[in-house]
Amino acid sequence: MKLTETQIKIIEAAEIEFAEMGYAGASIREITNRAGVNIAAINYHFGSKEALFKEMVLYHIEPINQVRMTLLADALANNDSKPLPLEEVVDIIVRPLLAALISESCNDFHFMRAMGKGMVEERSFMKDLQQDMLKEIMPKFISAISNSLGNPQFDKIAYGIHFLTCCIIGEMMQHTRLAMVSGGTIDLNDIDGLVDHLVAFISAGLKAVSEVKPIN
Amino acid sequence: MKLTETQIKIIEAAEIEFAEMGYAGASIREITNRAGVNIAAINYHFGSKEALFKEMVLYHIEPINQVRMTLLADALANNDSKPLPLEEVVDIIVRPLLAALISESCNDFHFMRAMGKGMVEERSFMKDLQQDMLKEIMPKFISAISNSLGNPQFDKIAYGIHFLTCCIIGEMMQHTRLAMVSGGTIDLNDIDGLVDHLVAFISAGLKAVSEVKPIN
DNA sequence: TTCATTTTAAAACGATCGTTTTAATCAAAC
DNA sequence: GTTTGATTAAAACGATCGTTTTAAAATGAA
Repeated sequence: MKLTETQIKIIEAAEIEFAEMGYAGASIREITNRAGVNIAAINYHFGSKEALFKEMVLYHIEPINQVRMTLLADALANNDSKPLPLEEVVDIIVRPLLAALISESCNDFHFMRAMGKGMVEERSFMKDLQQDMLKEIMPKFISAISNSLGNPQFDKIAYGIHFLTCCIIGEMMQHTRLAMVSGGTIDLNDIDGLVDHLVAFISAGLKAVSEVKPIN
Repeated sequence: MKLTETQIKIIEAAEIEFAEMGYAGASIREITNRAGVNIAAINYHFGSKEALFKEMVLYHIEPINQVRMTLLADALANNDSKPLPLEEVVDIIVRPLLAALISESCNDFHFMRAMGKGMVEERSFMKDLQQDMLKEIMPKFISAISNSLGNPQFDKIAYGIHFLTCCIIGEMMQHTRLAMVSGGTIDLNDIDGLVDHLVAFISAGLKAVSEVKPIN
């Protein structure tokens, strides 16, 4: 979907409001006031609050997913389609996402928090949106991760993907906790530092999960 | 705070509503209808919606934190106060929480989801509540983890605690994803399986983070 | 029974919600 | 200049929100 200037202006205001209030708590009036447009503009330009949220997410995520897929395809091609080191796969999942989200809005990480919060509100349209976002890339990355881990039992992959998702969504929603728990030591805009540590955490976690002994 | 029968009845109804709608999205009328009490009962018995949420959280969390502190103190005492294996510390953080939350309400994990969702909504009273919950146990467990890791640089601890928290809150909010990503293979009520894998994931992640090379 | 207190009930409070309607304004094509 | 279509503006829609008020009912002590 091609967006007009007004639509982008509204989306940028919406990011702030959704980030701070969540989807349910966000106010159409607050968004339109911030964007400097009339209350009716959201319904005129998007159709509804739901549709606005959806467009906001896709506007950011689609280019990120394109980058992810290209990087994965290139990495596999350069490796004769053999399994990649796990860290490389996880890096391709994490880095384009956080790099885009942290760099493009320098302060407060609005879209990142907005999307994270929306995703966990469990509305039915959010589930559909999540499906839309992930259906293209999910199978490719699950397959790459499974190969990198030596194709363990599928429940190990399931646990791992679940925890990996918790980490990424949690980081997006609660990025600012880093400043709190570090007493201000960690720079919230240090993408490389964040990604390096997050990739290390997730990769080691995935390997450990794949090696947990079955109980029976 | 000692709770009356009516208050507990309201709390149990509130868990369902908060779990499904989040704090902002939850309706006082829906909660009181479900509890079979009058609309005014929440303000009469608790004072406000905020106070209800607070009591709901403390009602569940305080006993869990007591168990955690006892287990940690006992483990340290049995180990001559030497550093514990990391897995043991993480297990004490995770297992009492998930065991209590999954066992006591067999279906849909209402309180778990309610608290997880509330915690990420970033209202100011939520931050105060989080402080209340954690101020007693946080320093003890951070210290134990740091010792188990051989006291690395503090920013490694900060990254680790942040990711650990993302995993635990994420698991609480999004527990049902396990059923989805596993295609129904994983039993959502299998606490031991969940905790075993989550502890392995977090512990390995923490170790890996503590070993990430500084850039400079 | 009487009285004081606690708890419930019903109704209304003011505020805000997302959306729709109606009319005015603008832009470009003819 | 006129007309057509797209966009903006202002106002109102019905609904729901958390909370408060007022009064009735229940409870227990004297």
